[in-house]
Amino acid sequence: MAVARMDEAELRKCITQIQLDQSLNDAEKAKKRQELLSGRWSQPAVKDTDEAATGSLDLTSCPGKDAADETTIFDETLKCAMCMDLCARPVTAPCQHNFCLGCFNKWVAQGKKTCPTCRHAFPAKFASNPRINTLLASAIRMAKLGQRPVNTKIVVHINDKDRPDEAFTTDRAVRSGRANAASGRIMVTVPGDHFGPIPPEADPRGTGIRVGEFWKDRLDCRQWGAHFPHVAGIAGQSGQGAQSVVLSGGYEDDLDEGEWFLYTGSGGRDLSGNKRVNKIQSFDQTFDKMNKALLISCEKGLPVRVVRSHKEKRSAYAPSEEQPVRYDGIYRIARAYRKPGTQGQLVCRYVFIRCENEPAPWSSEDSGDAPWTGSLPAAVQKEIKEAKGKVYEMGAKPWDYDAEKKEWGWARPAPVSQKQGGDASSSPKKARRKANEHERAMREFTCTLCKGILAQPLSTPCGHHFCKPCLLTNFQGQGDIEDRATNAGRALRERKVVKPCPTCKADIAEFLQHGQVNR
DNA sequence: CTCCGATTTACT
DNA sequence: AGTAAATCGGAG
Repeated sequence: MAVARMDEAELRKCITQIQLDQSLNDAEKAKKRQELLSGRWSQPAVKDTDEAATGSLDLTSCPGKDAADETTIFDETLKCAMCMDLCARPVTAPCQHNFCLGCFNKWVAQGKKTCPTCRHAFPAKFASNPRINTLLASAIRMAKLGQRPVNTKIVVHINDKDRPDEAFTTDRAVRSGRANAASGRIMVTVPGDHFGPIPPEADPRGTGIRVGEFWKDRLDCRQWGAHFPHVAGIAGQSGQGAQSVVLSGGYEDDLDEGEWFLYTGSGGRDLSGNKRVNKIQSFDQTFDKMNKALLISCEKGLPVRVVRSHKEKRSAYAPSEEQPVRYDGIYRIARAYRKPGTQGQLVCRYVFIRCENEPAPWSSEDSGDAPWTGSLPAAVQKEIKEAKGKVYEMGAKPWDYDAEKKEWGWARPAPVSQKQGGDASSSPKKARRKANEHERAMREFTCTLCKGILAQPLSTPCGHHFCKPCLLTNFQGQGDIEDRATNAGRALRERKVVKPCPTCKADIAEFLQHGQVNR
């Protein structure tokens, strides 16, 4: 079962918080708020009544909008003790004090190791790898929205009965209490090669996959269509492009700055002996397979869905363990190139830049991404100098920013799917089998020359089927023997005309002379 | 914590 | 048909 969406959970907490605030005294309020902001808040004791489960929440009528309540939520706990401003990309220290990620990193870089508020020492692990408190970021966003004097209406959907059943077909799945890998139903109706966001109309809940939605593992993520492969980090086809990637921290020199990151291609690693750990880069990566797919997405300026896993250990933008696999929105690939990796072999590198309408889970702003202006980040420029060979740049941009609407979207039509769409009512296996059967039947009974149903079917010795009239028309005007006597004025022996099968090019001249209609 | 077998899918 | 894939969970 999928974990409830982050924004739902957050909203419920915020709503509950605001409701509680009205019945609490100041000391209790402060305590509750601290719990909320530190991310240790236990499940609110709100009943899942139908109205609470699926309904709309009008924030204009929310108490958070009142001036008195604004002061309670915009108090110093939301402010960074280093810059005294509202936290941007907030991190929460184990001592429960909050800072901007940038301020905190500067503080640590200056060699300071204690909290400016309470003087407690920061644990080394936290100092070296702070992780953004997305709950607090969301609370700040919500507070800002509540402050806004417009009729912002947010639809809240919590409907557990819509969640998929888990499927168990192997002993292992039963033993572990987990669905087999990828055996769960695909809940969305998009095909595997769908580019761009998962829209509301493809989602049985009617919401679409929203930024901040999270799942307990890759299998659940797959069921909701954000990223289909259950192990692989890149979803794509070498002929079409890549639809999605997962950031999981598998590559040492990957760099994650939230709105942009550097991603490494796949392959070139020694996987012999079932080594899934201690993988070593043993040969150069090339722009083929999935790496080619990413390159196409770069060159075509296609949107790529990005999913972050909590296993991404070195990134402040990785989700917490409570949100193991999180959807972070749409990115495009600004550059693609190869450069020497940590072990010397060439690796394919991609510069991802966010282009999403919804605010990032780590953002304290309530808006999505502005179009990227100016130059690439310094770290990217530095790395591109080490690039070997061609540096590919983002080309045509079917997914682009509409300056009038002030939002990202399809400026030109999305690529057409080459696959059968997901089917919310049947298993992917069944759907595929059905698709394959259909495809095979179509091949059996369709003439590739006229694209229609076979009329007077002829089956060639090489096993291909055509309408008799189509095939005869195809070789019209060609005799069976080529008279080459006039060729260049020299006397040449006559030669049998080769008549290649339109499908496989095998010579079917002999067959055409004595062809029979296939009943 | 590390190691490792089981597992399933989709690409080629 | 072969096999790579940025996983998962159990064992030590």
